[in-house]
Amino acid sequence: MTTDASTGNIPISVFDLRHTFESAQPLTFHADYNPGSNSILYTMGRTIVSVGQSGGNEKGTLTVMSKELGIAMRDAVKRFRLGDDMKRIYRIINTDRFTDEAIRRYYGMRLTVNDPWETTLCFIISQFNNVKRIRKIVRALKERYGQPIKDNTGRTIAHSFPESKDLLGASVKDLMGCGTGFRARYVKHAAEYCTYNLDIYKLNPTDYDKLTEALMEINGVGEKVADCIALMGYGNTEAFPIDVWVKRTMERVYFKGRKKTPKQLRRFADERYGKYKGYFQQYLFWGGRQMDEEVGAYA
DNA sequence: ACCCAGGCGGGCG
DNA sequence: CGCCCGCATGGG
Repeated sequence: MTTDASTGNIPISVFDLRHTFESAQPLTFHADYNPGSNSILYTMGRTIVSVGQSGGNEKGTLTVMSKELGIAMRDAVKRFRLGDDMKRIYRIINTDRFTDEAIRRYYGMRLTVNDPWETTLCFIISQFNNVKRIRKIVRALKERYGQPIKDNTGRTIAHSFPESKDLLGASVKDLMGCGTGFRARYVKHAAEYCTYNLDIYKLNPTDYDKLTEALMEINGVGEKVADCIALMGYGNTEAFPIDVWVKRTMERVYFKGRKKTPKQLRRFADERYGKYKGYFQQYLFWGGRQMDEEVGAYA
């Protein structure tokens, strides 16, 4: 962190920075986590922000450090959903042994609300891919197409997340050079479409149907990716992204291993959790993935 | 070698 | 609507 950054504190309750960071959300794909200080370093536009947790998960403190402290503080409140009453959300989604155990293990794990364009790009990259490689690709895109961020001595210490216009000059071949693979043409289209045709920042976060419909006009954004963007880019917890882990875990835990269609799984979640199903999904996804071999014990 | 990964677009019936 | 296929790449 540069020396002229200032620091602010925010009280937190039922919050775990490590679980939040590790649970494969957009921050995970480009930020750095320092386990020694339980803090993460990420870019917010061209500003570097450090957020650290101290004092425990039940009651603790979030320390924000940035040159643009006011903006970074407001951003952190939104990004980490500090207004959410987690005890109330837990009461709503904790309807069975599996979710109870996932909440116990990942107590304080929050959904995050990230920049809509960053979230779109991250989840286009995510399709038919794994977390480790998503992270690698996103970092390559930042380094090649993001703006260099310099410290006081003029040394480049980070790169901003590339805006859509920053990617306009990149050919499909260039993008494949960053490891995007067959998704390169999706990235190219998304960059063009979101620069010239769609102002992604003007979409209404609370209108789930219109929001996802608009997002799916982008090549490479289907139902699942649109749900991820709605949830983690716009904070719409009605969204219920169904990936291989959510599907697998739900079939095991709630349907005796029988195959179910996404439509059936979505209805199940909607009936039980309504507008909180996005939060249920995050515990289902991360719990199911981490607890893989043990999932059967909670069926 | 083989299988899988926070799926999607396109073609077909 | 549903089903099936190909798709780039790297790690287990």
